[in-house]
Amino acid sequence: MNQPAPPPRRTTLADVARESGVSVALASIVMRGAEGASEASRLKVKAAAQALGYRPDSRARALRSLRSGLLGVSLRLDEPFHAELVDEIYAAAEEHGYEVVLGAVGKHRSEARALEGLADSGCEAILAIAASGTRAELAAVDAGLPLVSLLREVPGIDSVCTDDASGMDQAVAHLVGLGHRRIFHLDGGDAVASAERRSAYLAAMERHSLGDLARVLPAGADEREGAAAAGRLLADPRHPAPSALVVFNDRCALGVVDALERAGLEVPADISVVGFDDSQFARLAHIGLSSVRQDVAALARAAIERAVARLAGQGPGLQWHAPALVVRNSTGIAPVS
Amino acid sequence: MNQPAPPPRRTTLADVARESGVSVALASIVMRGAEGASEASRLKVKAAAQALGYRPDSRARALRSLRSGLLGVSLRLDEPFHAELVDEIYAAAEEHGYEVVLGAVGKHRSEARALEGLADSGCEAILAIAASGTRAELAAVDAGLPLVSLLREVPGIDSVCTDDASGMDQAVAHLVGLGHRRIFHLDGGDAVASAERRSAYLAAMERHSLGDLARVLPAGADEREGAAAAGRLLADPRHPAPSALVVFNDRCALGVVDALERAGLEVPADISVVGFDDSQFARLAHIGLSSVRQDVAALARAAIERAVARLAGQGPGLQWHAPALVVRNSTGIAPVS
DNA sequence: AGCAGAAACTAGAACGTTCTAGAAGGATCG
DNA sequence: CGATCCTTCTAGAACGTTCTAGTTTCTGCT
Repeated sequence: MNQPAPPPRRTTLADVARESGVSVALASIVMRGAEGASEASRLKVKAAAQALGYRPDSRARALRSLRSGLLGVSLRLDEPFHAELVDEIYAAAEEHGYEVVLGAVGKHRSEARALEGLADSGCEAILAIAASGTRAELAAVDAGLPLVSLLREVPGIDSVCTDDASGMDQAVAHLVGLGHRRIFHLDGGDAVASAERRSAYLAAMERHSLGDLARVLPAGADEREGAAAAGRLLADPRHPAPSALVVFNDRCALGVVDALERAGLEVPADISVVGFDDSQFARLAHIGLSSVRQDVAALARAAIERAVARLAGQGPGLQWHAPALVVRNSTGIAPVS
Repeated sequence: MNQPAPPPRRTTLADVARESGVSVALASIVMRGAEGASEASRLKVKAAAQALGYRPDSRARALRSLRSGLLGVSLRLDEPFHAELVDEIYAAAEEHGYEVVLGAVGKHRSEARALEGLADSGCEAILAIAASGTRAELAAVDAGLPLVSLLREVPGIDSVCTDDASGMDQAVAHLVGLGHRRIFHLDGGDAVASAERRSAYLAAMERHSLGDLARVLPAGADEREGAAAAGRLLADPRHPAPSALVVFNDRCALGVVDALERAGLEVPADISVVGFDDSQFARLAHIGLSSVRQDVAALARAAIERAVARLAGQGPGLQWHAPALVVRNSTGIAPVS
């Protein structure tokens, strides 16, 4: 077999030190911008580093210093909305001087493995986006190093979430304001946050004295499940047709809108649809979907701040972020019936 | 300010060794499953590790051994198709005994930074998905450690791509077989692979003696740009309406289909549409989009194999993977004109 | 000139692991 | 019974960095 060629040993701090005629310790001081070096040596060392193409070895650095400066983030690869969040997390982490390490969850990689991997790679804390693990599993991770749950409230664990109750309330209020009364909810099945949104919807309907008209229909988290649910809805003779739908998330809502239009209904003339997330993704989608916007940047920032606070010795907390309804073209006044 | 609490030092190999009454070296042997330990000590050490909740520190491990066992992967967060590829890469990497480190590119993080980050974290090689950097930039990275470019052919750099020419040819052939002649291409603008697909389209049209009917219209890589391009197409009186469109990718095609249907055209009765990628994402989307499928698993596997080969001293190469047209409901026989 | 105090610098240990080289303890064999 | 060979085990160096505890050099002041 082919013997792996010995890699051309990367240049080390010792090389830089030798080249610039100073000690390794001083070179280290210069490279990490600590104080205690004269301007003259700073220049010398930096020049040498530049010349040799020196790049500090982050593993060695992390190994020695207690702080690794690493923040782990677990996310589902197949959720575009998570990706948006991660992008903001990068920005927020940088401001706090942290590097981000990603742990992907997908068909071929379980959440448990992802979290394990993050812990092993020396992260100081972990942000878990829409973690699906049980409370006990997450608590076990949290025992090892601070865990912040994003988009899902987990009792006993630091959580940063959107206030689904407020979001649902805004959606329902908006529709009621347009004259709708028969407002149904298509839920997210067993997706994270589905239960919360479901009960938030019921509470909102109750609050508008429409409790007896409330209906929850099972749907899911993606386009196909949305389209399927819309199909079932139209075919089902048991209940009178709704004039508006509040859907678990944007992807599902997109499927719903599409299925409705295919069936010959006009959105919003015949039926209004509200999504949830206001994902970039849904904004792109031609259809101007009215949606409950989660403040991605604020969520990201808050999550990082919670992690930093935990690292500073603070206990876990729970944070709600207010969403804001964004009205576009998928909602309109209720048809006269 | 709040002083960071001293983290509760994680248990180390030395702890395990002490607990089980053996040397650190032996404990190491057991933990990494190397040979040279008796069954008895294996049991002892494993038990102790279990009891103490020991988890090896991957940084220390990587620092010492020449092989880090790490493979870096850069990807765009806002491209769901990249996510699919990454998931397969996880699977393939595992088979080869490698761990995957992700380097995300997004609004707040440039590709250069992502690649730098991967190199610094000690990856042995890097897979860059749809790298946007110039040839020189990528060559510079490749000088440091093996780089494999996925989805984009970069001269002089190891590349694993889909054979766009074949894909386009299948798409055009399929449409021609259905009686279409006026087949236009909506391109990807400045997206990676856009130029390749554009010329592949032109070549395919030529091959079917339809060169003089070929038209390339500027579009883009996402839904909105697709919808916009479709709008422009319908409004433009300069050329006779096409009976079929071959679109840069699925996302764009979805926007196109939607805009066409909104404009009152029926797909495929009035006009056929073919996408490219056959992304999971597009498959979900209710609309059954006919699309040129890139073999994600094969691409992932091949990329990993190239990386491993490079690590074993082999020179860079170029690999084409044959795509396969998947016919669904967005293509049909040409309308009589 | 002498001295204190700061500023600049350095030797060497440490981080947690793997790896090399070799030591101890049996077996096997002539 | 001594030599030879496994097998099992261990001490200690090494990886590239940071950190601690000095040591040297500079500066200003009497």
